[in-house]
Amino acid sequence: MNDADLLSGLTPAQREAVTHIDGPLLILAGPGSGKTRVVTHRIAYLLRRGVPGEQILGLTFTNKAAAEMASRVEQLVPGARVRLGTFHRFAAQFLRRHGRHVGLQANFTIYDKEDSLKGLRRAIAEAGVDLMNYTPDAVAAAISWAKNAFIQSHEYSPRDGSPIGSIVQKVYPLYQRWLSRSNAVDFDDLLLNTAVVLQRDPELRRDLDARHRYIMVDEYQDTNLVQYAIARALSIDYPNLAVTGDPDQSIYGWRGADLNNILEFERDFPDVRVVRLEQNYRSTKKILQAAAGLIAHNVKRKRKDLFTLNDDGADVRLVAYRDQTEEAEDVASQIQSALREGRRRARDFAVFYRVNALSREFELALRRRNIPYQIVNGVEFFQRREIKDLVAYLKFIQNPRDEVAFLRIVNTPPRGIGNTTLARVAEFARSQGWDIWTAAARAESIPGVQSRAASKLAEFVRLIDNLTAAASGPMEELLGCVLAETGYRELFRKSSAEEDQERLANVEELLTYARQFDEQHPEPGGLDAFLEEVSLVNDVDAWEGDDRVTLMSLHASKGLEFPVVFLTAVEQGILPHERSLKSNDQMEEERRLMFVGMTRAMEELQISYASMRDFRGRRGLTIPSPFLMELPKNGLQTHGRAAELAGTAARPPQTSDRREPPLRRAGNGQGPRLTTAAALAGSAASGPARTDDYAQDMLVAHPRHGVGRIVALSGSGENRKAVVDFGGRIGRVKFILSKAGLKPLKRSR
DNA sequence: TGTGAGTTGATTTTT
DNA sequence: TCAACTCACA
Repeated sequence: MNDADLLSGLTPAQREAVTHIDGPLLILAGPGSGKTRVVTHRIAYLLRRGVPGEQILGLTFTNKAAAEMASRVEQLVPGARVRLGTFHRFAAQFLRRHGRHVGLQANFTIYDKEDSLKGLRRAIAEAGVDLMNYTPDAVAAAISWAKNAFIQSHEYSPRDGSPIGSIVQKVYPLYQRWLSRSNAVDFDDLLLNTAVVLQRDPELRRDLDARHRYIMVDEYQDTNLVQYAIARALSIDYPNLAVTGDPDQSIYGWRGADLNNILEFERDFPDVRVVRLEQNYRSTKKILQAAAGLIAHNVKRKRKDLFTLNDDGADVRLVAYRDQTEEAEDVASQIQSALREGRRRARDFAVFYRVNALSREFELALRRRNIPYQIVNGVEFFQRREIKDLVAYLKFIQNPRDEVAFLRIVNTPPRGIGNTTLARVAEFARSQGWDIWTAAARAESIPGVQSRAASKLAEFVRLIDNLTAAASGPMEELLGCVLAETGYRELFRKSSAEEDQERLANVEELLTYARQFDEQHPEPGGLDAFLEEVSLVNDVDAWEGDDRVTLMSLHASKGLEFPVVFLTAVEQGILPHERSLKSNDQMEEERRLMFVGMTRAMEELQISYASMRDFRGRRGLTIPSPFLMELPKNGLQTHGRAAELAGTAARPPQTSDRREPPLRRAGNGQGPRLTTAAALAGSAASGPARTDDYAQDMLVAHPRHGVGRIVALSGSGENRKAVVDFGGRIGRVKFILSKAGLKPLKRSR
């Protein structure tokens, strides 16, 4: 392919983005504007211009996006050695090499939410704190927020009077110590540790910056502070940072995504080139208008004028159903008619809902009609118990300090090692400062451990040693050994329970997965790579291209498109979610979520709600989502009681005969959010920071030097100055705050 | 130590 | 509603 081919068929705006080579680039890409095409063509263009593939690093948010990008680059430039992956994967690989700076051995384990919660529970117990009415989950969320805000355990300090803050202050360090004992990290640590290493080791940072001269960040609106710091650290000497994103599609604020990263990109990089992709190639005019009309109600955004040259298309349908059964039945029967008449294929349809728990009714309705469907991200494959058990064996073989894996497998299947024994071993381990495996291997000398239990433990130790011997072989073989030697397979074989048969089928699927992995990784020593894959992938990429109806959450729908979309359960408390009702920012995020869902539709869009819904085992009347009133009346076709809504824009939906479903735990409002919202600075989206926005110890970002910490402040007003420590070679630099363009990253307290 | 019943309690989105 | 956790009993 030559230059002309690469650029042909691109609009002037797209071409401008594709041919941009050096310097920062911000691509504001509306939905369906050909963003992926632009990004992949730009990569091809860079390669064409002689940029070595190894110098190009593309960071995405999801595996799906990375894979999509990789395959399209491969089509354009076969064999190109461009590095494309998720932030988390990049971080994991980075830490395998450089984790010792933060006390990690190369074989560290990545804990998922369930795993890390076990450690957190332990830390809570160890700290002996009273959780009051908070759940461990809430504590986990608060710690996660802190990590996303670049606050390490020794830096954390609670806001005055924040009850959960003081819990976190005690628990967070213990939790980190526990992780460290297990030679493990959680998801947030992957990113945080990477950012910390890059900050601590300027030479390494420089080296990486030089190695990755062209950085691209996809879905930039979803990056959090730590991801920002990483991207930033790699773009100082070679500021060829190209980011793509759309503030209107930011739906991960709850995970610490900081919309300001994109809203203020132009301030961070004053000489940035900004390209707006506003032409939509996906949807009909009516769909796009409806979506644009909705999102116009958001305040925090960069205005874009979306347009399309596509047909008007059919009206967007707004339908009110009696209850969720009628909703699901009608959706399914519409699909059925279209299939029968040969107008559509099953794969043309998608059903979206805000929460996964709502999928069931649609499953039933589709199943009744024998319509094939696929649920994306339902019960995640790698979260199933039997899969986690087997993977735990592998994890433990790889990292014998992994406490979660140890406790999971030591008595699975049952081999006579009970809680009492384990408690004694664990206690002894703690008193000696050993990890639990070391203690288990010396069980016979631990006081209080029965000799019978000790010999069982010795047997277990032998078992693991045997398995370790197979660790360098292919993964399928290793898993086969685990199944055979642990007696795990027998466990299912013996049983005729349907549940166990299903488990066995899942195990077989894992073996298939392993075989495919082996084919792609013929070189020995695949265990590390295999586990990394398993830890960072949430689902087996399923049946791409199968002719099925797709059911999925709104979040999962981002980046996809379907000819026909059903957007369901658009009700107060569901979309917007009840937990988001209290804050404007969260309401705007819910609105963006709906916007994302609507803009997935190419030709037909139906939005629906039910007047009555069974949810969480309870039946209740519902209130239509306020978002429905914000849809422009023009091009909207209403059905049933939905007619009442049309054209009543801005009138609150409540009428006296409807009652709001009771809010759960209404008194628990001051959760982690308050604490951390205060910890994050710069919530004002507009205007530069004022000089008294800066504080001692605050992290700040400088356009050239990257991220540093304020060590001293002096002067006042226009003349207020700050000494910032960037670490390493740059060291301390003094700035006049009103002139320096330092971006506050967080408050220290 | 292992199992099963009973109870509790918690329900968003994902790497 | 449903899964996870506790506790009592074999």
